[in-house]
Amino acid sequence: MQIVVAQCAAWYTGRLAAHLPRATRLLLVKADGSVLLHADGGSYKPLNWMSPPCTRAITDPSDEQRAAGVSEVWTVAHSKSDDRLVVELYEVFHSSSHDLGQDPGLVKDGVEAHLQTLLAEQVDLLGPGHTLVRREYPTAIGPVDLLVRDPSGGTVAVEVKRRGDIDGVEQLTRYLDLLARDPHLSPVRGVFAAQQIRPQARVLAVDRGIGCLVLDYDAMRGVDDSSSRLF
Amino acid sequence: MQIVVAQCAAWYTGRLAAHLPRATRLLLVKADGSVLLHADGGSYKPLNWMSPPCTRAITDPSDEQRAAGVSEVWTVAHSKSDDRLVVELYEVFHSSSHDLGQDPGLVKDGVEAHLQTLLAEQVDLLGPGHTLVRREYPTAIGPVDLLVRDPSGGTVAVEVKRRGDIDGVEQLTRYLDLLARDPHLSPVRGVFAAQQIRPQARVLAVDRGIGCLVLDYDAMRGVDDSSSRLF
DNA sequence: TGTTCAATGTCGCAA
DNA sequence: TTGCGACGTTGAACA
Repeated sequence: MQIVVAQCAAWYTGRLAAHLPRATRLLLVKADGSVLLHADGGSYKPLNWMSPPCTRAITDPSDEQRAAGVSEVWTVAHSKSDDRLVVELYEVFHSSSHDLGQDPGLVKDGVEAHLQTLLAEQVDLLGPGHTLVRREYPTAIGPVDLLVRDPSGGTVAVEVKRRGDIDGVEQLTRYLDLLARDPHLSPVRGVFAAQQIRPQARVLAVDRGIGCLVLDYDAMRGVDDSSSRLF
Repeated sequence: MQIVVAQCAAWYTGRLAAHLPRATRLLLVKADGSVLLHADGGSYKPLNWMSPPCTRAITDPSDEQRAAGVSEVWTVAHSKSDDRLVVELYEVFHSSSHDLGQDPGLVKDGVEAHLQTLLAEQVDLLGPGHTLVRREYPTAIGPVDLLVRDPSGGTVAVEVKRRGDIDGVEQLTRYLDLLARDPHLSPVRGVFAAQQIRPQARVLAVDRGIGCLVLDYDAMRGVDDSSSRLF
């Protein structure tokens, strides 16, 4: 990876046309040839970039550019489209290269999926006498996390989240509207189950007659001792 | 901006839980405190990050960590949620700081909007005798870029793009399906207008009886000499 | 300030 | 390869 801090100006053409006025920025050239131009703030999104696969040509400035202070010109072209990024480098404050090697990559802990599995096994947490109909019960608008039969023969639709937020309640509400029309399932009620339920989400759920269940991940995992920490 | 190249391992918890095994990476700390961990490949998205507003605490390693080779521990906490990023630094290969200053930011050229305006003014490009009904003609599924009356009294729906791709043809098709049901407009035909029309998109358009019109931006801008280049 | 919607979205999975 | 949906989406426009 090449790391450069320099005054630069840039032009991008491709899906759109865009321009970066002259300013000091961080320029990164990754091993795959991709280029990122970062400002000293904002989010993780660069101001401008070229995604791989692409190639970079480094050329000397024209006389006009040289007169204006340009020391180097990068022309980065995408290999599979006609996207182009042209960077004029002025004063260079830092430049270094580093061999980082292959990255083992990010390991995501599938907590939500795990919570769903555990609750399916421990469906009594919804109350005694509940039995699982199925996980990922398919509907026209997507799968319901858990479909459960309660002791009185009614149906319970369960939405499982790591963090219970309003949009999760909305999602469950849509499922409930749909499921209620099915005479085989009726009556249908909803339960919103999460490790943590935000106050606003709880208020909304209660207002809609949806039950709230706070899940204790560690306790549930302790019951099923076959599961262990990912890392 | 602080630039660090180091062997590191990282843990994120927040919306999800994730882990980065020990490897050499680029670590960036921006002026607003945000942190990015980049590998030497992939796209512009970091492997892991913390968005502003956030604060970073740098601590000495525990005895156990020190024994394992950890030189420094960063704990980055988001200010408005309980998102956390913990980074263990092992060997540090590079570290430097640079004052980049405020960035003037990206200037986007609104070519698509401009193309639409120009074509609305030069609607004869669709053929002699065409008249504009209106731009951004509203429908239930979104606005049609241009609605035009042809010399025979029929309606033409025009979709304007900078780059004509398949999804643009699909979009226009949906509009046409909808507009065709309106007796006031019928018969309705479609024209796909773009600076550049991709072969696949052209094939699809022709197959569906949709006309293709390649727009010459410079020529159209030349006619309307009030407009000028942004940069 | 909160909400909605586009994005040079990116990314991962299944058909 | 391509289509589809989720994302620690991000970012801007708008109420």
